[in-house]
Amino acid sequence: MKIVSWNVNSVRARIINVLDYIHLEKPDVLLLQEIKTENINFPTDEFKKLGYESYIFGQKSYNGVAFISKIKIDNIKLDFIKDDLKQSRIICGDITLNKKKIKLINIYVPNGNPVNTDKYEYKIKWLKKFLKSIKKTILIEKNIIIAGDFNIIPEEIDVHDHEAYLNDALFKIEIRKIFRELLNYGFKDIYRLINRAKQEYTFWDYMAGSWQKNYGLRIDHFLSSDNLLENIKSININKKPRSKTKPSDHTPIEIEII
DNA sequence: ATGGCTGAGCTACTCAGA
Repeated sequence: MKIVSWNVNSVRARIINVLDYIHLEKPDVLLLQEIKTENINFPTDEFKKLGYESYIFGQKSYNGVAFISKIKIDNIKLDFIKDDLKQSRIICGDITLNKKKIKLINIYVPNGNPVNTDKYEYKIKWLKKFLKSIKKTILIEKNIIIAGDFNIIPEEIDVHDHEAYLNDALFKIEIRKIFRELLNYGFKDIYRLINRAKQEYTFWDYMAGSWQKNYGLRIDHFLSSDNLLENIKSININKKPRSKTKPSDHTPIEIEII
């Protein structure tokens, strides 16, 4: 089974690229972030035509997350944390694979820039609430996948110029510590587990030819709870959608799970 | 050192992204 996470930067502006991607890669479950639309305007019918059901947590203009899936997703939850700003940033649901229940947690973490503002404080608070809620969840759920746009660069290798990002909300020590704490609860960063020294990115800024120069960041992640690791067959950052016309600034990450 | 792109809402321009 193929599960994919993709920050599409507006599902409506990206609809052609997303449909093309689905035709080509045939994901079983697609986790979308930054859909930038209310539920009512989500292109549910276009995905339905391809055999996908939509599970949407949208809002007007900004943010928004969704699952589109060929298989049934049960127990959809939108209140994994109480968001201080009431932004739509987490959708959870359960899938079943070989009689095993797997909880999927699809997240879009606040960006947090500029630092020394309420935006950064919001990110910190948001992440601390998230960790608290994960800590509760692991007591009752064995198989958990957390995926999405974390807006966190885990290590120096995950950014083209790490010195330039030292005081950035994506790379500050305080933020990276929270990511490590999350891993310490019993999760692995699947990409880094499988690719120990590989330098690849999931995001390239639209500006200043970042894509052409490969000035990127690895900020989209798949975390697996430790006892699910034996089921993870592979992970791939698929750069093709980033090279198309009218691309998202993020590209999909794909896992194969058996 | 920033915001050179991009999108939403809207129709002139601001806000947000990373």
